[in-house]
Amino acid sequence: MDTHLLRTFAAVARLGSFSAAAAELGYTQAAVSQQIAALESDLKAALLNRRPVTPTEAGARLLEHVAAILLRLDAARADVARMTSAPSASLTVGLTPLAGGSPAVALALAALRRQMPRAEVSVRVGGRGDVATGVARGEFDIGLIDGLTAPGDSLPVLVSEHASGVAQAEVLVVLPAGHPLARRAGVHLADLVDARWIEAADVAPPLSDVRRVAGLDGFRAAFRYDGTDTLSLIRLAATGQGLTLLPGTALPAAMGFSAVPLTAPRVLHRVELVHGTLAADSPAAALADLLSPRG
Amino acid sequence: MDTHLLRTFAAVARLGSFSAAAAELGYTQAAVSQQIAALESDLKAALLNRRPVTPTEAGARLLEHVAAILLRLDAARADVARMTSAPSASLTVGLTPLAGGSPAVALALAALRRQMPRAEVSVRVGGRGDVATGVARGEFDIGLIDGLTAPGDSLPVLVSEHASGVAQAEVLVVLPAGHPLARRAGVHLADLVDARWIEAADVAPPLSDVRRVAGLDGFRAAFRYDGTDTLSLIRLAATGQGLTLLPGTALPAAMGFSAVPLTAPRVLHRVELVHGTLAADSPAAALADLLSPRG
DNA sequence: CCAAGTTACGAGTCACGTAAGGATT
DNA sequence: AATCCTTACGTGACTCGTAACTTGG
Repeated sequence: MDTHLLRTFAAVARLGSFSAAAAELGYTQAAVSQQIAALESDLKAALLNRRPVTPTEAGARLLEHVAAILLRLDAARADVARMTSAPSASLTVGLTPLAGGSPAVALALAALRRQMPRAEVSVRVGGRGDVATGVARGEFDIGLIDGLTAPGDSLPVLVSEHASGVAQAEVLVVLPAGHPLARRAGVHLADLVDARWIEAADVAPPLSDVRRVAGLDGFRAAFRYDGTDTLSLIRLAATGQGLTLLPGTALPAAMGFSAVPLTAPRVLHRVELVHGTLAADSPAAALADLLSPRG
Repeated sequence: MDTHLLRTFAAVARLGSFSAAAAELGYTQAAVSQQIAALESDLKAALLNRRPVTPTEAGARLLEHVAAILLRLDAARADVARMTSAPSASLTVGLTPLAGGSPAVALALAALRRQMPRAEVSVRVGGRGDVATGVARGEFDIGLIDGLTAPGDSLPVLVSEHASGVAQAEVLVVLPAGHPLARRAGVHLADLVDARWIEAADVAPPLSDVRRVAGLDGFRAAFRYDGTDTLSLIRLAATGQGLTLLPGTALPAAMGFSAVPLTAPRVLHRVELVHGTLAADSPAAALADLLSPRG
């Protein structure tokens, strides 16, 4: 299970092709074939189906571990690099859209501006995976990731090393103004298993998370939104393209939609802070402190 | 950053010796020296001080990642093996002592006995690290690990893949019966920074966790208890060897000690369930379901 | 029949072991 | 002087590329 075997395996699985993976990694097809064969013989398990190339059940399981391992390798390299290079006075924050929408985050950024007015702060918004991997790789000093959790649980962040909860908010179902459910004081997630849902994985909680917290299958995507703009998503939901779940903090006052709290199961929208090693006296450390539960 | 370089680095750091690591891994000293040199040149950073051999700052950071990576490699192998081999009807549970003491766990085990009377269940008690790594390596189907957390946070478990909160309990400071603090209705952790503490890392929360949740240094160990027996630890605290923190659920009714709730910071004793892939209809899946927040 | 993965085989590289060379206590 | 790590060097194993082969749509 050498790292480059795992890297190759991940590339093949992602691209669904030995030759494409070979091209991406700068190998020949034959080399890739040999590497996969070596990995399969090491683990004594078929990892990929051929023609078409898809992961087997065992391969799919391995893939999850491999993603975490490769990310952590990047994180290790970035962390060591950070120890050796001079501490930076600038700060780059990675945000998921709804994490940025949280009042706690807005307040902390404002406080940081007051506390360290000379710090050069830049913010990048992206999907959950982008933020998590960006932090791991050291591209961001700090990441803020949102998601759905049971009360008391934390988010399944890819690189869990340094993570702490920053904010929690009630979850609401966004509906067109005239929707029959809009009159209700609260809805049960289980009643919406077979509804039309919008998959907007880079903004709202991905439907896989909804299934996870509900403990139910279903919640199939009838509509897919690939952008990262919250208002666009709300507009889609308001015009009846499908349902989506959003935290109360993300909803503007009036926009021609209704929002009904989710009453069961008890689920919270949660924003979590993730970061690697923080140099003392850096803007990143200051922001982390402002965002910490004690801060 | 090949896996065997990381493995060697971890061994050298753990043993504090190139030669000892070589002996353990079946290499010559020279090979180990070359591997460390290769790793250091790859990362362009000194990772180990020589004579005596100790990790540098960068090495220490790397070491944390390496531990996680190597563990995850084991976990990946175990997970794949589980997919290929036939599902087992037996169940092995790894427990930290205080996790086993939680009523929720006792009830779930009893319920499992009723639900699947024929299942062969075995339980092993060990320290947090042993349980976490045992689960990752597939030695345990399920692990139950306890620790100290802020409300809403989850435990920093090494392999976070599948983890969920199972039980929470108030934290108390255990004191000899006549202790001055024993009359108080509650104590602040900050007032106990300079007290005599017992380090009993395999039973009670390790003092490093206490420092973490308190956000303070101090809490130095005046006494070290290496066993895994809760009653022995309580006896030590009751006879004034030092302080320890225990969840209310672990304390017997009367044993010549006092216990005062911790009122600040708000901290909970938390039991967390960790597991790899669970085969459907296995005793492990049944127990996980019984222990899940919904179960 | 073509695209795509596998197998065979040779070549270059790389990592290990042996052995000699420092350095530190 | 002894212990322990480093460096030098030769050899063997391993992995990659080329090329021929096979299989599936």
